[in-house]
Amino acid sequence: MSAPKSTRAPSKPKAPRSGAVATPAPVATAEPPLNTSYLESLLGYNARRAALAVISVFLKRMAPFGLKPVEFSVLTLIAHNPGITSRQTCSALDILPPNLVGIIKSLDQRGLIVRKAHPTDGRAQGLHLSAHGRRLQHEAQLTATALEHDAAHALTPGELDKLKALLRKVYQN
Amino acid sequence: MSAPKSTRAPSKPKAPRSGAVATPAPVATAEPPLNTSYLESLLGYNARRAALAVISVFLKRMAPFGLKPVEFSVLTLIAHNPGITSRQTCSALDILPPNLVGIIKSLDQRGLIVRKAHPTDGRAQGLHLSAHGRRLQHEAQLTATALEHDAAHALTPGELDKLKALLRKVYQN
DNA sequence: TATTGTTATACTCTATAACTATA
DNA sequence: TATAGTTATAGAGTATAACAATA
Repeated sequence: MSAPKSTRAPSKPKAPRSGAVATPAPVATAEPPLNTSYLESLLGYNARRAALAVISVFLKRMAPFGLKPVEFSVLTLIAHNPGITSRQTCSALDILPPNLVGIIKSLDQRGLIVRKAHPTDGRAQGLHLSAHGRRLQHEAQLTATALEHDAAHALTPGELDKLKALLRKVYQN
Repeated sequence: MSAPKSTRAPSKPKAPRSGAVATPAPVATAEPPLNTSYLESLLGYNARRAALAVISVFLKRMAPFGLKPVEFSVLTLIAHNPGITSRQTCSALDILPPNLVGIIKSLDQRGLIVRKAHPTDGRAQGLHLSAHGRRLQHEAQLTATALEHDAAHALTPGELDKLKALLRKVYQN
């Protein structure tokens, strides 16, 4: 689905008529309220809309670090698993190998990661963070953690935890 | 993120050694278990993975109808709101107008919808389902509803309802 | 002047096939 | 023969600018 993100429709509030102090019923000023109730009863629809909303916040807050969601995921996975291979990264994040190549190349060229020869497998290469990458990942992780409560401001901490647990049950196993 | 979907890695079970009846510890047969705990603590990561998992099931089950998620959403929105305009559809589903054009054109060419002149606005056109579109949408909606419990088989009905309510709180308002 | 529907277009994301070098 | 990393490329999804017709 498409999300206009930053460019939001202003949805003109349309000022109340002259003398009317309190307009009891908006009559039918602009739009007949669309019926979206069935779509909103579907898990897929809700999951997609929610994911896009959260990712939209993520993109804004992570822009200063120059990290998009997948780049942050890769960097964080390497941070927590030094020496991880590209294949393992692909499996863990559900990325196809050809699509990871460009991401790894970019992170390498930015000096955030270093590729070392794998100790036992000559075909593979272990991925590690550079000192710079370590600093950036640390800051980005703090931001990602803080961003949570921003993106889910309508939820209590307990609801947020419950939501994440339920989401994991959907895609794990 | 990318999801290999149908083409899953077999992740070789690697048969136990010859005479060993019960191997107590798998020693270190294949992979050192990756640490993904931090990523799994993030709402955005979980929402994205869950959404992709559900959409993957949706794609398979809806393939017989030739409907992708957005096409189903548009068709369903028109079914529940006869005479809706393209603009209203874009707003409701967060689709950009230029991207809806091709979807509407495709549904029209397949004979699923008809475009009628708008009663009051000469620029707009009301969208309606054809008889064929009505039948297809009805069957597709039944499938979409049934698919829910398939995609969320790890959840109880109560958990599924709770999950959808929490997701709506994330993206609405 | 603003809005609806549209074209053209660019950029990103996702997916498949095939190559190389190692195992 | 199979696997890790890679290249090339095709296809889908998403985004902006600009236009004609109408309000």
